[in-house]
Amino acid sequence: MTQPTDTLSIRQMCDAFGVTARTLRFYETKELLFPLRDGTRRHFTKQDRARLTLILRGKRFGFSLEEIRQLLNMYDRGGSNAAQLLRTLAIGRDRLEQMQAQRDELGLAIADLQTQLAEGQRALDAFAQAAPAAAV
Amino acid sequence: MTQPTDTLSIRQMCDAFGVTARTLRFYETKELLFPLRDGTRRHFTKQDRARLTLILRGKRFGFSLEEIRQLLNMYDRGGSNAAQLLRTLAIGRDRLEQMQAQRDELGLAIADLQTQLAEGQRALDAFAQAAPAAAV
DNA sequence: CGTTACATTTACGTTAACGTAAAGCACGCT
DNA sequence: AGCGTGCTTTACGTTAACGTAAATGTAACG
Repeated sequence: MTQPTDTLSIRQMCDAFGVTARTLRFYETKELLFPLRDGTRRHFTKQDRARLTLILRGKRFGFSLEEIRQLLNMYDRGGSNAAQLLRTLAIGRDRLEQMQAQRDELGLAIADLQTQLAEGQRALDAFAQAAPAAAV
Repeated sequence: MTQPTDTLSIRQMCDAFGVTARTLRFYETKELLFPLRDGTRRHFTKQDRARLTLILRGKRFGFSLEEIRQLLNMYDRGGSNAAQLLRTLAIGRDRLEQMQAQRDELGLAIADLQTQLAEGQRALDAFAQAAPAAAV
């Protein structure tokens, strides 16, 4: 019978997810989380935990908090609604394209930088050739 | 004999490099550029143009302006100095590693997102299967 | 009752790379 | 003189996602 209350204190949340208390409070002001209150104390429910999981995943995907908020709203207001799901998918695909474009650009920049480094190395080699290291 | 002065006005620089005047002035305050002065007017020399080229390239590589400044300083203070070149190469290699790590992470995030999208699509398909589109 | 531990709210601070507005020279044309 | 154009400096504004400090509350421990 494990269900003492099934809510976590702010500190427990921090430990469980590796975020700071400031972050959790900040997310609450941004309407990303809606912990229950016992007087002034926050109690994070299972739902909050699920949302936070999605939030952190979204961040890994490079979504902004505002985008994540909208996605979460769509998600639990009409999770079973096909139209909503379709829109969610569209947003996700857009983000995917952006990420792929970004990765491609990064690939180009990496190639360029490698070229530059190779040139630098070549110059260094030539220098060493012309002026061999003096024995100290 | 083309050498009327061989310097560009701020506007000409903007047009030539696709940056704003604000950016050029900003770079000057950051000691990245050192245009000559005719009274108060700026005159960008060939050297400034060369530096700006390097600055923009550095930005493409993801270097911060401060990093770029240091690299430029090393570059024209001891372009022929092997020790300096070595340090420059080391910095470049560090940045390269960062970029590669970033690209790898991006690759992972992309793969994850693709998985999520595929799942979403699957759910949508199942939904369509269960509730075929009503003719309107 | 004093201290310790953990919580709360409020609100200013941080960072990078400029944007943008305000106000004013200096020059050339009419 | 007046006007338009281009340039100048100064300085506050912007954005995201929190960090950090200050002042306060409250509950349990000893």
